[in-house]
Formats: sequence, structure tokens, C-alpha cells
Amino acid sequence: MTSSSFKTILRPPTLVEKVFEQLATMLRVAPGQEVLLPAERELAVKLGVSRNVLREATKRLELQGLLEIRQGQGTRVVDRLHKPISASLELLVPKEKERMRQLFQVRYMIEPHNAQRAARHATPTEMKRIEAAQQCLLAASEPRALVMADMEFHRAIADASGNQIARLMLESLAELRETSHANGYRGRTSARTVDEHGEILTAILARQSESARRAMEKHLLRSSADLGFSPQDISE
Amino acid sequence: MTSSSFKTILRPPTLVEKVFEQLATMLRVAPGQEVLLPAERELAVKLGVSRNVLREATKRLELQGLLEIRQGQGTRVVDRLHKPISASLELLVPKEKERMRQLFQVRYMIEPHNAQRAARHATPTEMKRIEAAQQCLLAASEPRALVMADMEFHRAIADASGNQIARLMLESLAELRETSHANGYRGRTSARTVDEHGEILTAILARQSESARRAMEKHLLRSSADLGFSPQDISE
DNA sequence: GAAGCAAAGCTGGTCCTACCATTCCACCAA
DNA sequence: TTGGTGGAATGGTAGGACCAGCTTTGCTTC
Repeated sequence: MTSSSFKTILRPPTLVEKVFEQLATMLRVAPGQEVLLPAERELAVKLGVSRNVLREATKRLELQGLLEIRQGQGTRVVDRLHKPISASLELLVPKEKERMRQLFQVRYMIEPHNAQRAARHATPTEMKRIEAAQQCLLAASEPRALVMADMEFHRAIADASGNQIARLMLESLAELRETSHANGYRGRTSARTVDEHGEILTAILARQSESARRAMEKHLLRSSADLGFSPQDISE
Repeated sequence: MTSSSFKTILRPPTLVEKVFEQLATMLRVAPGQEVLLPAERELAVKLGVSRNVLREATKRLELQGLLEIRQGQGTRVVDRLHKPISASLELLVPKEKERMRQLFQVRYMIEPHNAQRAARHATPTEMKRIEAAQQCLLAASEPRALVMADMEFHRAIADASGNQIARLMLESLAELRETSHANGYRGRTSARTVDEHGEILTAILARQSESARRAMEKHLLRSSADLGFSPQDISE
């Protein structure tokens, strides 16, 4: 008898888990629209479970980033799938500076590939979106808008690369950056960002995957320097 | 008045959140030991909250991979921080084959860097661990043990690279691989794995970071082929 | 004394009901 | 139109009762 014949014990799914699954699949169907769920008491009756069970299930979904629950307001569907990852990372690497360093490292591993793939495979629509992000960056006047446009640029490239997982990682990075901002950990979006994004954009539009990759690498190293990291911290 | 002067409203944390935080910090202190938490009723009294609230908090911690709750047995502390990530990915990319492809892509972005960094920075202890994993692989006779040793090898390298986030990503990959196995999606650990690991190990021991990186790239491409992916699927 | 087995008493799982806190909204008054 | 004020919706918390699974205990049996 080989050990592989020991199957993992499958506990009969608990009620909360069933409700969780059912809601999750329902929510997945309903796309980005800002839908409001029925009230807890009502929904509990509809599903044939106690309000307690329903609450535990929705709590889980909230933690997963699929719901947002607000007292007096209701429960609405959102799409913040990156939330659990951010939360995990905060638990894993509590020290903020170190967390930022490791995240930049990972970013440095992933984003150049993304740029490369985007240059190879981006559809016209996707290219338009990247261009649009660059336009926003040029037009942005206040810090807040700058950061948004910056993020959108990277996000658009990640989407064009076709790897949703890589994109999710970036999203969670952005989330952490936000919390860091809230703590006064300001990494300004420097003026050079515009030029560097321009280089990346040009390379992608020209479908020069190698230059796109290198431009992204350069950009990341330089912008990590804004946060006080040396290139060795990130790339070695 | 710039828009940045509008601060995000901070809602007073709910009781469940407070309990969640408190438990999380408590658990973080107590490391890997298999500690058993007090019974729900008892702990609820100790914390001065209703059992309901405590349950919702522990549910969250279970979802985060810090607790494992079993009826009739109790609640014990575990370390499975990768769980929420795996869960997110399953929600994000429901189609299994596609998920595997994207994960291999990400792995292909991360692991060569890890090998490179491990070759540069691994301490003697860390090197020993990588060697030990290779020994296990050589000694392993049954499929189950093979997979375990395989994973441990990659994990050891990730740890040696010093990037916990990269390591967490691998861990969640492994988790997904397990569930895939359970669904009959078997990627066998082929015989060539041993040789390829050997190459990587040699390079790391000799502190040849470039060869380590290339060896890891080669290994990943080949082993993704075992799952039916072409090199283009992964690296381009 | 050792092995087998059944009951007791632990654990978490589910349900219920009542009440508190926040938010929204329609209505009213200045 | 503006600003306030109430009621009625929402989710948040509490505590009790009971169900379901696991572990231990202690008796029975050999």
C-alpha cells in the first residue's frame, strides 16, 4: 500500500461553507456592477439558514474582497480580490520597510516580463488603454491623480500581458503602497516617471519586446530609489 | 482645496475586528508550535465578548490560514498563510488548466531570481538544507515522497533567497498543485527532475549565480512540459 | 491484566430572539 | 431652498438552547 492511497480526509462541508460557496458563485456571475445584496435577515430566510450562519459566510466573502459590509447601509458586491493577499503579506512581513523592499523585488521580477509580453501580445484596445493612462499621467496636476495614473499604467500593461495572477500581485502592491502613504511613507511620483513610462509605451507600441522589458527594469530600479532603496536591494 | 486634503473616513473598528487583531498579534508571537486555543465559550468570556463575535473573528483567522478549526477537536494554531492566496487565485481564475499556466508563468518569473539570489547570499545552514532536500529526493521511493522532496527543494531555495513574499507565492502554487492532484490532474515528478535539481544545487554551492538562474529556468520549462505546456506558453 | 466497547462530557456548529448602533430618507419647519 | 428631526431600514452584539462530532473514561468481557 503506497502512501498515495491515503487520501486527504474530506470533511463534509459545513453549512457556512456551503453558503459561502453558493454566494461566491452567484457573485462571480454578477460582474462589476455595484449590486446591493438583500438584507441579512431576508437573505438568511431565502437561503434557509440562520442569520448567524449567513453572517459568518458574508464575513468570509468580505475578507476575500468580494463584499463590502457597512452597518446601516447594507452589503454590496465589490471587486477587491487583492485584499486577502495584502492582508497576508502584512501578517507575513510586519515590518513595513522590509515589506516594501521584498515587494519591489517581486515587482522587479514580474513587471519586466509583463512589459515584454504586452509588447508581443497586446491587442489594439489594450494598447489604447496603456496610451490613455500615459495621457492621464501627463494631464494630472495633483499628487493623488498622479499616483492613480501611474498605477493605471502598470495595471494596463499587466492586463495586456494576459496574466491575471501577475496583475493581482501588482494590485496588492498598490494596496500596500496606499496604507504606507496613510502612514506618511510618501514615495512621490517623480517627474522622471513620465519620461520612463514614455519609453516603455513607445517600445510596446512598436512591439519591441526586449526594449520594453529593459525600459521597465530601468524604471523600477529608479523609482525604487525614490523610496530609498539601492539597485542592489532590488535586483540582487 | 486639493482633493488630497479629503482623508478617507476611518470608521471605528468593529468589535469583531478588534478581537481579530488581538488574536492575530497573539498568534504571531507564538510561532510554529501546535498550540491549542481555549474552547470558544471559555475564550469568549476571557476576552469579554459574546461567543458570536469570537466565532466570526476566528473564522476570519481560519480563512487567513492562522487557525484550523475542527468540530469536537478544538481550534489550533497553524501556519498556512498561503491559503488565502490560493483561495483568491481560485476565485480569480476558475479554469484549472489556465490557472496552472499562469502560475507556471509567474513561477518562471520568480524562481530563477530566487536561485540567483540563493547562489549569492545563502548561508551555510541554508545550503545544507537545500542539499538535504536533494538527498531526500534521491532517497524517495514513492510518488508522495517525491513530490514532497521536490517542493522542499524549491522552498529551501526561496528561503535562502531571503524573500518571504516570493516564497509565499511558491507555497500557494504548491497548494494549488495539491488540489489539482486531488482532481486527477497528475503531473508526475519525472526522473529528469533529479538531474536538474542536481545542476541547480551544484551552481548554488559553487556560488555561480548565473548558472543557477539558467539551470532553474531550464528545469521549470521542462517540468511545465510534463503538464502539457509548451515553452512558449510559459516564457513568452 | 488486557482488549473491546459504550456512555459521558468535551469540542465546535447551528439556530433563535432580543436589543444596540449606524445610516438613510421622507417629512417638516424656518 | 435650507436645515433639522423623526422613523425605519440596515448591520452589530449578546446570550441561551440545542445539535453533531471527537476524546476520554470506565465498565464489561475475555
